[in-house]
Amino acid sequence: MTPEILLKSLVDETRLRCVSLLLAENELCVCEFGYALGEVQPKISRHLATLRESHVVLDRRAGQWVYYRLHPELPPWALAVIRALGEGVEGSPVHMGDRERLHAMPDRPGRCGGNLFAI
Amino acid sequence: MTPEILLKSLVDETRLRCVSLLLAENELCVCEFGYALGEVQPKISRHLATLRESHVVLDRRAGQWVYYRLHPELPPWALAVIRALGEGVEGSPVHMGDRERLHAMPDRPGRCGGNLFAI
DNA sequence: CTCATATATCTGAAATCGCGAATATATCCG
DNA sequence: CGGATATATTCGCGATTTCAGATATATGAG
Repeated sequence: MTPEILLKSLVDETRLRCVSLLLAENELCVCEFGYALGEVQPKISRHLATLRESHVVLDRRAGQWVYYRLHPELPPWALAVIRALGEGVEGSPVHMGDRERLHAMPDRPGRCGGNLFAI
Repeated sequence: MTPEILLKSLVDETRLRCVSLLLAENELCVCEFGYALGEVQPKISRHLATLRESHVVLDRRAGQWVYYRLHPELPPWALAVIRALGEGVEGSPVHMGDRERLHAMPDRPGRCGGNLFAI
């Protein structure tokens, strides 16, 4: 992970919206991103792939769903960048709308398998 | 200033190198950036203009020289992003080389006029 | 005014990026 | 197996961005 790679990953608005959601939501599956952002699935999937390839996020398959979260091994400076950007989007209509739509989403998939001890 | 604007400003390597230098150097003129980065003057000037237009840096003319510094009214989250990126570039050969070349630059222009009380 | 230095801007060409649409893969269920 | 749901990938195009090189502007010295 380098600043150049991190910046390239975050400069796209769709990807920044995804990462911004992950600051509050621990982990989300592709369909949740799609519902929250109001974007079609291939578009979300493509951008999440970019974030995955640059190690900004980590993915985990659980049945038919794939969950994404911030990569647990992000260097401290990279996490600091992401958190500061999270402060920067506070109050932004686009990002606030994403949060609201996510929480209003019906039938959000469960997280079985997320915490193995919870079974 | 929004995260989108800040990210667009910093995603270019030349601009990140300039901002990285400004974290340690308070203010620098165009020819100092050019010498440190080993780039031609029009390229430096163009990228500094981008940073100026997005209010990441502030410029000040002093005689024939124009000095650039981090904008003193950057929002705290934006400064936090920039500082965290500064940590991220620590040890990077490119950025370390920029610093060394800057400090080895002969005949660096003075800073008369920088602090009006110093006259 | 004229020259030298420092900086800014303009102009096409090349490279990069994100998009929509179509399609492919994976998993679950019956 | 076959169908339904969820996710991933491919492809060609249009938009954006950056670059090198040429040129324009600004300031100071003489």
